[in-house]
Amino acid sequence: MARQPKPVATSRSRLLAAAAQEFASRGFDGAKVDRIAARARVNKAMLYYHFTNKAALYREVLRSVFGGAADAVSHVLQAGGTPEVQLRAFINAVATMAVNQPHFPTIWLREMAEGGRHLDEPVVVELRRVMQTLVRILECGRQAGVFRDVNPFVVQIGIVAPLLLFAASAPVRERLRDLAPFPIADLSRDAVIDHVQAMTLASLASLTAAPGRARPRRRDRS
Amino acid sequence: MARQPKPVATSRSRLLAAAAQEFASRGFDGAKVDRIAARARVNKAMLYYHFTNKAALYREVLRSVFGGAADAVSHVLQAGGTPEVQLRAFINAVATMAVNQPHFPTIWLREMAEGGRHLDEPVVVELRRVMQTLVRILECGRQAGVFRDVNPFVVQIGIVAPLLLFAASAPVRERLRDLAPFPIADLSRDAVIDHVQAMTLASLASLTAAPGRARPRRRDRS
DNA sequence: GTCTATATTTTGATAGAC
DNA sequence: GTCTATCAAAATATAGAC
Repeated sequence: MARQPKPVATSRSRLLAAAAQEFASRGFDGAKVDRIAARARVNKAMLYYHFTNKAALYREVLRSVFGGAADAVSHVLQAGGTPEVQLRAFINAVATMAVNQPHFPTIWLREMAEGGRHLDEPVVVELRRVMQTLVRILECGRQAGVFRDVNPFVVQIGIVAPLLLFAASAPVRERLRDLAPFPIADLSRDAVIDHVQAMTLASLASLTAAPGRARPRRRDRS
Repeated sequence: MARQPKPVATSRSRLLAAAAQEFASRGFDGAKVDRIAARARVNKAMLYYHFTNKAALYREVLRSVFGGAADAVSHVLQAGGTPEVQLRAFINAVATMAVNQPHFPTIWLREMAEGGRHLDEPVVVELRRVMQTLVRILECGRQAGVFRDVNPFVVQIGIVAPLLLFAASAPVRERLRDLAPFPIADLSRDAVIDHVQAMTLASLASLTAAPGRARPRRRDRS
């Protein structure tokens, strides 16, 4: 029980990776265990050797994906900086994760549409870690008088939703590429991040704060 | 072929309603034709009498749901008003539709996650109607010098994504009700609408526009 | 840990009478 | 238009040898 992060691609880890891919692109019901096993180059019986059943495998995937998300954003707090800088970094971390863990956006959207049917305790714990990070940033900014007092969940949904939907909509945007007189397929990730940062900070701007119009545009790369 | 909107609940219309409900809550693969027929109090063979197959039935549902969405927002343009007022009304229309057509949010999120696998030509037409409405509003505001020149798709995703995810997340928020020290389950729809309106308008505010800080808070009810 | 073969259930779809 | 009965094809899961 000592080393969990084994760098080698064991049959179990290959199954998890293949499952993440399959569940993300097809959903729980659309995913087929035969396809997962095949993609992992593992016999189907091995899947049932390592995991209780399809649902349990799916929950494992959820835990790993959301754990990664929570890790990514929690680093933001440790990096320090002004509340505004931290909020920009939070937004950037979510967006970066949507790239590093390409399964995250679709799985999250699907799980919402499912009413969280598969969310168990371990996954909820990870969700809280994400939310807690944002709460601390907002609280910090509010006490400093630079942020208004807004429901953190509303702020979070205003940040996460556009980033998730942007990432998940890539295939659709590609298909509709020629239907709009402006870029939708080749739309840069940075443009979306900038917009979300601008929207969020503007909506949080405290009227009592220094009216010096916090210099627009500034984003750290990760 | 004269009257299409028959007010009586024919077996066909009941099937469509039941299908919308089933597809919204379970997704295409999770939905079962037996359940749809049962919910519609119609024999399963009737389903195949009215519709070619499960996929065709689903596409019919998509067309009706997105057609309703396009209708809802297109009324905004006809109502007139300043670009700012129209943009608020657009946001309000999307939010209202998410309530009147409760299947819209989950179906849309699911279809995005699926990569638009089931989007056919008729549905794409409706999507364009929605987008076109926003484009006209933004164009109008830009020419008047009150809006900055921003990619309309980015603006649209900043509006629609939070509203969709808010509506679709109701069941999950209910389950996590006690996990946050602030309201997430009883979060009012108006609070979210206000936030989205504030975010969007703030991000569009032209630096050259009258710095009179357009009075915050004002929303028409529909 | 790994594989073959198979049991069991579910599910989309249709034939054909009324 | 409506219904009963049923088929054929997946798809989840397991038994049991190695």
